[in-house]
Amino acid sequence: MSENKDFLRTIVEEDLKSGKYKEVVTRFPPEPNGFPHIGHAKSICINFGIAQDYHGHCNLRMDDTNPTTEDTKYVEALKDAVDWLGFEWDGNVRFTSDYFPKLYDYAVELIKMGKAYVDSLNEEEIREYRGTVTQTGKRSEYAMRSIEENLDLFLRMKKGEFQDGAHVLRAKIDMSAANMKMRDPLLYRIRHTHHYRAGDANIYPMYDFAHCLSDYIEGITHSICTLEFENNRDIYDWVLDTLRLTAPRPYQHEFARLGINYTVMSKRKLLELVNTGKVNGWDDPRMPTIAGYRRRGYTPESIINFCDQIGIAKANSTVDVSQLEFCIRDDLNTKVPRVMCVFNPLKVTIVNYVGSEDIDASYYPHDVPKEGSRKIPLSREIYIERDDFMENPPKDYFRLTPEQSVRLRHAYIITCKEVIKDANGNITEIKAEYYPESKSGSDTSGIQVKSAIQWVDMVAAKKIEVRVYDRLFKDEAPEGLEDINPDSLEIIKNALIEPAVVIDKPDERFQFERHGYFYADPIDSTDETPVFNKIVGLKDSWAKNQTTENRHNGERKTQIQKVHVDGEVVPMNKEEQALFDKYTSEFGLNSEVANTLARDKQLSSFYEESLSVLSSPIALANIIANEVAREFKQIQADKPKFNAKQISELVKMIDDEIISNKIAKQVFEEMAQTGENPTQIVEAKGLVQISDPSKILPIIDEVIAKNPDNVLKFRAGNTKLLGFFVGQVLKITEGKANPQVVNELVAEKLK
RNA sequence: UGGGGUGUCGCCAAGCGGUAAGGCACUGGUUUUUGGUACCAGUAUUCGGGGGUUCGAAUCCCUCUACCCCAUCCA
Repeated sequence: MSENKDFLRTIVEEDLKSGKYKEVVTRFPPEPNGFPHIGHAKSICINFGIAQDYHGHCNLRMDDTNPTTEDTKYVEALKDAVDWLGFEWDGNVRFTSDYFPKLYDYAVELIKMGKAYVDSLNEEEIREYRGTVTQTGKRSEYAMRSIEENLDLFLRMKKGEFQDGAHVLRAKIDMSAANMKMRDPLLYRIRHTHHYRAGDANIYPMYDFAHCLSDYIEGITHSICTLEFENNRDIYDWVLDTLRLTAPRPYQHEFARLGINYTVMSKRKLLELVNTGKVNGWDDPRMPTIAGYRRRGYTPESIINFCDQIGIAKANSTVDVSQLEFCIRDDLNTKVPRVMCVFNPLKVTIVNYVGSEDIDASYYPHDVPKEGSRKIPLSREIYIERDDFMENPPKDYFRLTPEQSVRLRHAYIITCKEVIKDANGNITEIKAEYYPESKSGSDTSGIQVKSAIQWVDMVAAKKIEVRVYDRLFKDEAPEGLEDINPDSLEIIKNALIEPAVVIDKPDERFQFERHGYFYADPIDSTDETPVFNKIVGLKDSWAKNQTTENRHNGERKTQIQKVHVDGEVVPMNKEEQALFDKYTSEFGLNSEVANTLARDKQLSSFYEESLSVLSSPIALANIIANEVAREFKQIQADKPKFNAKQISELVKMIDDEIISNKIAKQVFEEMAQTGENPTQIVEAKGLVQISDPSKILPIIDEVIAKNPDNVLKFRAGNTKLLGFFVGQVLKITEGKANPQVVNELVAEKLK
């Protein structure tokens, strides 16, 4: 676990510490109506990860309350995904559909409490009655039904006596709630569709009813979901609280779902890609599905690492794909054998080479601590990559040219003697010579080359198919099919690879040196025609260099400037205006503070009351408009524990210089918590401020002695470090030192 | 438009009144028989804007603004 906890772990830790729960229990609750994608992976990592970190457990639950969309093939895919990522769910896989009988009983209980009713409005009427975000709704006339009638109707709904849509069960909450979700949410609907697991249940609970109770039934403590359920939290709490279930009960917490650029994540859009044949199924290596990444060659470790790196927060965000790419490179770098493969061959005849040999070569570079090697056959005729020869190279080109030698990786240095071209002027062959004494590992030639290139022996090389994948969309934030990248798949039918890869099969994943990481396709690859998927390329500063140079010649980035428009402030009413005028002219408050007080009835009356005790209008106004305002905001409609008189008392102590502003804030917080008198708090805690330089000076010396680097930095001109020193002194004195005095003394000392 | 959220470097993201963490990306340099890796160095005088409180504000208060979610018998 990293030292910086995310907000969820912070909550979990507090709940464990406070004894709210003995053990943390989380759950991953997908609906089995689609294939899991990397967004699910994030949720899996969060839920299972938290359970792991705090020694609790995590359930896997299929949230299968909708018979029209769900299927067992998806539950298998979901189980598979969790399993592949290496997590273990607690006990058996759970199904919300298994809880249908219990959920039914809870619903009956709500009806008996008069908190739920059978509504017989049709779909359209229900929508109308709900109102809009700005208009309140109105309750259905069916809400008047008696408990007995509701019970009877609900039972008959379950028995299948009614058509789809004839009735629904609704919670009786508040048709004028500002939160639209709370306008008598639907609890059950009739659906005569066969459920893949529950058979013909006739009625199905809605998410808002089933989810919270399923969590409760399983003893979940932290119900973690994505941001779009924030509005549903009120129902979650309402159901659990209304049923007065025995503690402890779960609480819902929301985080931002994962977005990655150059791809889409919604079920609908993913399905569209599959259905229109833009990709070859759900496991197409370009898909952001778990199956896709898996087939592409991504490792579970790399995905988990990625989820760790991106963190958990509440801000909607889109992570750069390069972060994911980094994770897979980083993982494979230390794991995978390096081999040589030529995609686009150019024949090289080494004219002075006679016979053949097998070169012994390690699978791993010097900086990867792994053992293993293979034989690479070499003879007179070989292939190199077409890109690795240039007749008229740009400067900084390190590879083979008529004037520049290169090393054949693991073998000899060669030099170009002749370039053979066809009638059209295309290069068809290079005649080269090698230096016999330059063999890799025993080089006595003394020749320096800038580069080593991959190659394969013409006769010994094996043919493979290589599928080179690029991002699926050309747009960073794709809208739909129109943004698709037409070149997201390039198939190289006749790439040539050194024979050991195909014959020995030392691994499933390889680095093809200087190309990238590749994975033997688990489905299409056969011994006759091996197929390799490109997982990710290597970082390539040469290629990058080339493209950025081109870009400089071309388009210029348009700078987007943020234009800031100020909105209009709502004008004050007459009464507020009168107060404002009085505060500014009579009491001498600045307009900002006066404004804050005048516009808030609660604050202004509190202010007036405190003024009647102590006539220190500015100091009182400041603390009330800031500290007191915050407290009122936090407790909302509750009664504050402190009163105006106590605030006056507190301000008096500041005015009399008994305490500093800093201490006052500390005292105020205590007051807000306990309602104690400020003088008592100050006495009990010994919070009287220290202004005597003879007491402060030794502490300053101590701080200076402990932080020699910062003293140097300060003297070098980093003046904001003054705050650091002051802070340290205040920390040591527990806030009691008079900050103004400390400031002066520190500045003096450091000069 | 009512309610609920969120704005900290190109992209993620810590931070909760006392020196603006970290990762990716980027830019130099060193090592290198992968233009890879590793290593070193550089990269936010400033936290959506404006005011206020404070000795001191990304953090507290006021206000404006942008974006996301909610009016499915989906989850």
